[in-house]
Amino acid sequence: MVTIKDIARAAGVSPATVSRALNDSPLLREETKTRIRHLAAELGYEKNELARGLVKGASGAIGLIIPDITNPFFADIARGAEEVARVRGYGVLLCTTEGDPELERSHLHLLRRKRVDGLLLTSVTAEDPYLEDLVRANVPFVLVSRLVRRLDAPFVVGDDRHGARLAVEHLISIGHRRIGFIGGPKDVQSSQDRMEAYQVALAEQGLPPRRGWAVFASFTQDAGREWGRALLSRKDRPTALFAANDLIALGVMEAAEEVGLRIPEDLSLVGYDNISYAALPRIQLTTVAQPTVEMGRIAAEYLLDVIDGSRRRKLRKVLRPHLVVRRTTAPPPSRADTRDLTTG
Amino acid sequence: MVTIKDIARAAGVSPATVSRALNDSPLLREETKTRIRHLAAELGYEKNELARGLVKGASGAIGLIIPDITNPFFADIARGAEEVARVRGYGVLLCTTEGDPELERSHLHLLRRKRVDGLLLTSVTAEDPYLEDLVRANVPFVLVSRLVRRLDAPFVVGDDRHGARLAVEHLISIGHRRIGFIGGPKDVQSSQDRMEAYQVALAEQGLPPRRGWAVFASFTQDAGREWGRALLSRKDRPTALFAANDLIALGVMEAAEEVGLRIPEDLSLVGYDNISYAALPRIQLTTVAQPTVEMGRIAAEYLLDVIDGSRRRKLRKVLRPHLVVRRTTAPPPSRADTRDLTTG
DNA sequence: TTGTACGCGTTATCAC
DNA sequence: GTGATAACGCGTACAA
Repeated sequence: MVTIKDIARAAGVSPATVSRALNDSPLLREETKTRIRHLAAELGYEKNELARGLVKGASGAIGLIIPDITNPFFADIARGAEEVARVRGYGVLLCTTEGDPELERSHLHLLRRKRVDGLLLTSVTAEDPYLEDLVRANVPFVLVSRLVRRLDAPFVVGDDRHGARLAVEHLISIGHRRIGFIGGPKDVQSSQDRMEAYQVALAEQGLPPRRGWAVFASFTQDAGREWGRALLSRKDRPTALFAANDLIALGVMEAAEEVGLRIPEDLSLVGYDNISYAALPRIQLTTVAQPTVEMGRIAAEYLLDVIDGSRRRKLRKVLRPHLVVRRTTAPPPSRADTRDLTTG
Repeated sequence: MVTIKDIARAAGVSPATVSRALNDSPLLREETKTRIRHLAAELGYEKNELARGLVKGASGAIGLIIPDITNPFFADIARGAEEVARVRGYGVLLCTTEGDPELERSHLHLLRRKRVDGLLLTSVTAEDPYLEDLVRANVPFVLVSRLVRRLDAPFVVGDDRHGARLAVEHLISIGHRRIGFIGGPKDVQSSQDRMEAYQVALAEQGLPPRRGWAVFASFTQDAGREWGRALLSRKDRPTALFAANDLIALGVMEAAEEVGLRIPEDLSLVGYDNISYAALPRIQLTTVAQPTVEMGRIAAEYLLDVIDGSRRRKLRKVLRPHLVVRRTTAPPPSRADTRDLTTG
């Protein structure tokens, strides 16, 4: 590999001058700058960011921690983040945790050893124990899509209460009165918020909560299938289900098919997130859309601002979701139909 | 940040000794090694990989270049790659090109500046001009899922001819005689192979190629929809379509719905790759399964072996795909049905 | 078995 | 304007 010393020798100047030329120092005269740059290009010089990082105390890379890149929700975030990192000349180190705190911990160490300049965190559950270490170590980071109440950390999230309300009100507006909810994990903030907003929205319309129609579960298709089966097998089953994310909704689709319920004729279904799955032909899931890619972008943009020292005010971004009505919601079956089905 | 000097001072030894202890040098006595290590842990020491990389000429990271992390096919590869990189202590720098050669080029430069130890390349079309630069620069790399004939580079691919044959033979075995094909880009090797194998498989069964039933397009849902519409609107439309990947197949699903054809009653459909979309409820696409995650794993494993200097023979892995029969294939409609539909 | 001294490629601080 | 020189944190010949 060619170094600035090689260029210096070839140009008949000192390494310092080469460095200045390459960094566009105002101290040099234009003429020498361009001359040296041409020479560098000719020799195929590539700056060594390891060396640069060593002296400047910055690596020019950020870490992105997610549970699973295969989950389209996180892939969207990754995409937004990578996009802005790229245009700002930063690298992004991909770290997947599989939801395992131990893996998260080891990734965090790897990233510190690599001296990443900042972190984008998504897989953070409420009790995540490593966050205080990060603030102690003074590593800039942003929480993406998951909020941690006990900490005063910068974040980008969606307005979960508003989103859940949109879902429930949509169902009510087309005539549903018997609306169930399958939630995410109990210890995740967004999960709690969606549950609460669901209950509030029902209450506002004078619809009493029905015992067993709303459950905490987990953000997976499996959970959706299992709980969907349970809820839909009840004698007094709901005519509509609001799923706390799209994966759960897909599980409910499976359950509905197993139980012999048609969507949307017999059962209306609303998801959350509007991941790529939701728009697929035949799925066509009505869902609450979060600007997921945008969340990744905003988080990365802020993080890099902080790193570059240009930003001061702490990021507290709450993005408004909106409802995307597709083909999994329709008015509930008439009473006759309902009787038919509940006895069947 | 605490350095080995700090530890040396605290331990009353020289920095060199600390370095040796941390790298488990056989020169040191166990006792001092463990003592120093404990001390390092206490002080919260984290090795500076920038400095280490500078002296060793290796960064401890590899680059992963893909067109789009949002595409489940590439997300699968990324997952496999990240998984093995993680256990072997390497970082992976995520680079997405959006299929733009210019972006690919700039990423390649960034990665060289970061002195990555190796590269995983997926978005490489046949004319990719940067590959020779890489071999010239002596950067280890592996081609994943895309083959470049003119170059003698290590690769992991699926056996596309075999896969395509599986698809076509399945369709023939359940009674289809009128089988169309919508391919990927003409300049991609796997695309060409699938097309050829499709034609060979037909010919072997004595089924003559029909003019206009087989087309090169691109690996996107849009392409599937457009070409699907075109092929399915013909008077002499096929009773089955083989799509060169699952995204195309999804587009065909849309087209079929537009045209009023039911799948699989009126039209059988086979995809390729078995991405996560294919297994979704209501999609349930019959498809040729590639071990995509495994491809990422194998590629990374080999790359890191090369980097560590433990591997010599060039990787030329061709993985066997298998057919996953789901619900988009069925025997063709009877002749009466066919007449009905073509006049409708 | 351990310490000394140097170099990895760059930037920054002095001089000139 | 430009050139020495000294860091940055670590690994490693060489010496002890």
